[in-house]
Amino acid sequence: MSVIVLRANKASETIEDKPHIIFIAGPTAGGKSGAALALCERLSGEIVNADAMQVYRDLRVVTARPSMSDEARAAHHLYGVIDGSERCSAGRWARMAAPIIEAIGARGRAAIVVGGAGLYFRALEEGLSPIPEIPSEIRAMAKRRRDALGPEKFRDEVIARDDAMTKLPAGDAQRLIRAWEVFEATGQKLSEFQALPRAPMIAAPARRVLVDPPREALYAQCDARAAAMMSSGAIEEVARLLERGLDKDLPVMKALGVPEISALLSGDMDEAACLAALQQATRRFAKRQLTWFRNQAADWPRVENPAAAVEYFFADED
RNA sequence: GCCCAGGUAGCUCAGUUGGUAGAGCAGCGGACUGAAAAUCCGCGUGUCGGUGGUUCGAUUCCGCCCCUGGGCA
Repeated sequence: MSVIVLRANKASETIEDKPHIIFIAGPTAGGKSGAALALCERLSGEIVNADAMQVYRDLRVVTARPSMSDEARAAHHLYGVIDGSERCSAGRWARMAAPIIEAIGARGRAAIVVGGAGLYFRALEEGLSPIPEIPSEIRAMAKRRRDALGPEKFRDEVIARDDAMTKLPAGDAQRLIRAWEVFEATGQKLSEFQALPRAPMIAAPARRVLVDPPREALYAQCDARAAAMMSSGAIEEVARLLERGLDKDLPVMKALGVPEISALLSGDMDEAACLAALQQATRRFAKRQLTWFRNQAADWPRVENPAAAVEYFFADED
């Protein structure tokens, strides 16, 4: 009978017989969650969400959050923990995730961090620049300022405060607003903060694997998932969210499916058009993720499917 | 079978009075430090249905063939 040994661990078998921190990343609809659950059961681990939208309480169907029964099979962290009226961010997420990962390790279990937000994994591994919390009123000011000046003049104003921002095109409202608000709130340039050293937020390096399916198969899965959502409560879920009358700028309002189903509910789209729009939005998102992982996570080991992601961490010793 | 109208990018189409072609949508590539399911930047990807002919040169003009739609029988 063969003994199961962690392949990636062979060099340090005497110190530990299993990894404490595992990262599973990959594009949407690629089967990450299932892989995480399977791995979790084999390693006796706990799952930590690294998805930007699954953190919001209001969205379960539309974000393809693990089902109640999946959640019952293993400990799940950071799913549905933030109210839709609030904003999460890479920093806020990482500050929540880091202590959870540490506590899981302290219990002698494996923390399996799974999600599609490459930036979140990076925040954990490399840390973020030490920038103070910016009050939301300042961001609102930045937004108003941009509306008043127009994109070009607003960009000029940002560059006058931080000349490193010439790299940003006038259309990139989000990053220009970020630079403006940081200067406004702190009197210091964003680029100066970004030049400061960063510290990893996790103590030990993670074992990483990227689920990277062939594009055609991934797109088919995106289409299938979107269709399944529409017939399993997505419309009702979005209707409930809309009833809250939340600010359109909130992240939760930008989740895939929210704009499309809103258009359906308001009569601007019929059901077929809504589904087609959701499928297309999902495919485009997956494509952006593929680009990110291809270029920003080039050194991550890749596997083509969820099953291989699980097997990646094991090897039979003859 | 005959008569029309069409066959040009993945789709819907424009165009070239003969000098190997361009829009929209779709798609593809790229950037990425607290909104990342976000935000932004870039790129036509093509046997112009096939085959002969005329021509220095044919996607364009002519012949024949094939395919699609409509009409007449």
